[in-house]
Amino acid sequence: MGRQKIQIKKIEKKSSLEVTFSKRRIGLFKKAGELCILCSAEAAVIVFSPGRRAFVFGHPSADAIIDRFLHRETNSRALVPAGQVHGYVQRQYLEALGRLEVKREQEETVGGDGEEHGLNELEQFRGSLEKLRKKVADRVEEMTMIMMMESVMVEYAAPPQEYNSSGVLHGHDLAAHGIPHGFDFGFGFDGHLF
Amino acid sequence: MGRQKIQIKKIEKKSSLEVTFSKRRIGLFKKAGELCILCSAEAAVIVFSPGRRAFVFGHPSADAIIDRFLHRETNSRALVPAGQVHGYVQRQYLEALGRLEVKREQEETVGGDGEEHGLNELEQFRGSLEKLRKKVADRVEEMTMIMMMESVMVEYAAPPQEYNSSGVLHGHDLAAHGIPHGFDFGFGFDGHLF
DNA sequence: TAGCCTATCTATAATAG
DNA sequence: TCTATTATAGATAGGCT
Repeated sequence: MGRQKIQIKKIEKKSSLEVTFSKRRIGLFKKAGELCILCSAEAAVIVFSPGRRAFVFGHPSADAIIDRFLHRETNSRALVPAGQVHGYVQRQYLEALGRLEVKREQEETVGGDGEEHGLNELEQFRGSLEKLRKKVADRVEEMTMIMMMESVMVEYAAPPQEYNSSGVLHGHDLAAHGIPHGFDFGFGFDGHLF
Repeated sequence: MGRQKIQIKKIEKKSSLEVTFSKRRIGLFKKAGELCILCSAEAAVIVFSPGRRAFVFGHPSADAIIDRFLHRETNSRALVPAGQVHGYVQRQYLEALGRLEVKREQEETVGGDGEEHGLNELEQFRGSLEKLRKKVADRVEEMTMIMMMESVMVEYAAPPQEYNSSGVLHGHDLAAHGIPHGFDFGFGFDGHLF
């Protein structure tokens, strides 16, 4: 699947490792998204980069998936409360999203004709988005994560179970889940990112 | 990556959906495993089939990854539940992505040009971005949404923080969660995993 | 500065209908 | 299983902190 066949073992060359991580991470999330759409499945993917940054994909929200997983919730869907998103902002977002998709389509099919100025504007904006994203990423915890231990691939036989009928997910709390954890990381926004 | 090009939208034929789900789920786990090995990354993947079954991949253990992820949320002081907003927007994005695929397909078969329409859309898009950029001033959730517009990948933020100096992470036993499980090695890595 | 991530192009290995 | 389509290795460049 590339210029050359590779062995599945740790990439030693650092630069190659970083590039490969970035590309494969994108590929993995894309696959997860496609699986969700094609099969009406729900999935969450959490990846910690070698640089210790966290990347997450979830459909619907990673939180909903994880919560359901931890609760063995099988009979009800944990929907993301629409009220979580401010109405106006949401509307703006959806409108822009639609246009963004239209734009992407044009970029791919038309190419740069008499739209040079427009493309530049778009690129500039996308560049600023990337900066913002990096800003957020910068807040990722500094902890050093341990060695690769044992890989586990398990199919869980999900037993039917009741679930909070409100459909609203509460903040995740390890103690509440009864999950043992031997370390304390301290993830989270501090409320003053920007 | 198959005999026929397919559009990313829900598969209606039940039998096809099941086969596709099974194959793609395996493929997704395999990709996740390869990413971990190749890049010394750590990842967890949780998938709920349309039939409500849960499939999980984790390296090192899904539990370790999930713990890490959840802890971020537990300590979150964000004004808006970041994860849920991400999830919501992400879902919107995926749905839009699905529609886009359908649209592309339609345009390919019809062969319309829509150049005038395109320029108009571009202008609207730029206007929308301007509005959003102004609104983005100090709202974390807005930025999150805008960031999400750019990609399905979310990079979660977390402040630098100390953690247990033991530096040793113990794999969390699934049994400790009271989670029943059976092993599913739908694929392998030449006899030994890692 | 060094570290980490992303973008893009081409040839080709891997995959999915 | 077969093979057309897709994902990605490799190379290189660039960006931000």
